[in-house]
Amino acid sequence: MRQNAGMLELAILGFLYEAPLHGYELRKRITALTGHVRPVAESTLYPAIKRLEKAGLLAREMQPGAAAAPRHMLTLTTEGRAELVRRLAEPEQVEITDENRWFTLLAFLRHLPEADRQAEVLRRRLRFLDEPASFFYDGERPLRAEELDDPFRQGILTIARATSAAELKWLRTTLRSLESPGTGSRDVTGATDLTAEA
Amino acid sequence: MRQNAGMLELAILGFLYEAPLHGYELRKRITALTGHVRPVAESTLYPAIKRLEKAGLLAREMQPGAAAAPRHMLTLTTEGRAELVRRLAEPEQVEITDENRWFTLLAFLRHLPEADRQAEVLRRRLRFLDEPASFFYDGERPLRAEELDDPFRQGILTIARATSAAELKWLRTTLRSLESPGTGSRDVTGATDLTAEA
DNA sequence: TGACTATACATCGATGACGATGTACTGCGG
DNA sequence: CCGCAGTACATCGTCATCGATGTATAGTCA
Repeated sequence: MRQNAGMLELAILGFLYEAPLHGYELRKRITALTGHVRPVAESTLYPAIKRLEKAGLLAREMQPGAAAAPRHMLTLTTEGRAELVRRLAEPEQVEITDENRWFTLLAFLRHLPEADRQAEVLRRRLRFLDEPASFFYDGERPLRAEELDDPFRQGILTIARATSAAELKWLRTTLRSLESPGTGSRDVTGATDLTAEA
Repeated sequence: MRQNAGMLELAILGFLYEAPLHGYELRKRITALTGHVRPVAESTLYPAIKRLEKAGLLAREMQPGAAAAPRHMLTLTTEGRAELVRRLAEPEQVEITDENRWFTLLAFLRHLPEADRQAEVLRRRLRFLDEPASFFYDGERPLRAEELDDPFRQGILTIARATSAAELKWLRTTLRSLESPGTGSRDVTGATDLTAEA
């Protein structure tokens, strides 16, 4: 799996897991999810759909155009559904470390059955955040914001520290609630919500 | 400029602006800067160096191997130095919105001469963060963390909100100090620090 | 009617990033 | 002396992404 190969495909699989959609609607949802940070070109989406279809992960059904041109309704196959679960349960390391990827994964983690498997993924992120890492070093030693005289580099460390603190807090409380049975999150969405249209 | 084309090249230009380096050392510095989030493959770095050389932005000077194999000392040309400044002053929109890109830009923003040009870049980020944007919507309306019942999606919004708050605070104080003359940051590094070797 | 916008999908060429693999030299431990 | 790790650079084929461009339909406003 190429480093970049995952993010878009994961989003496609994730959204289609919730409901069958056509490409244009899919694009709008992906744009809403991550578009403000990184827009997705149409010329990236349609080939990606084709790729997933070729791999047998989704099926296409022609429909006469309700609003305009004819649509291809996209539905996940059984293998597609299994593939999403697999990608959620065993993410690449870069999907743990890169915040963009990690957020995309989080957006669909509810579709991973069983609270302990969800918790295991959160624990991987927790382990990553617990490692002492900086953007700037004095030899081996990570530098703290206070030790820099560059205000912009100070900013990087200040912001990263605040993000990390907020995320660690959220991770710990969420892990606690996942570990106490009964209150854990179940997937109440997938295949139930068929209100694809606006 | 392709969406991905900037990040690595900016880092190369940025580090070489500070001191001439050879590829291997460059790689170690880039890995220290962003490697914990997104590792850089050697097979990506060397072609990138070649690209920049071909574009006349850097020059290569052969040196007998100090530690091992012979090195290519890399130095920014005058055009290379100008190009870094240009990329810092007029970043693509995705370099403002994508945190990875933004951090890379911030790491070298000190090399942009004149405090008001630095401030103008920070203001672009400020404007982006001030726009009400979410990852999840009810039609047009951005949803708040409290409105979601998915704990993972709640996490995304919680973390993003904390990051945004910390960054806004830092942006505002830094902008204030850039606007009050005398206390503004000058570039005290570029071309002065020639201690490239460990 | 004609211009324009939104919907909906598609292809093409260019290119940057990737993993795999190769080369070659130095220094160290066993 | 041999193997291994670290240093240092390079190429190759694959592939995901991109911008540009094209096609077609439906609805809106002048």
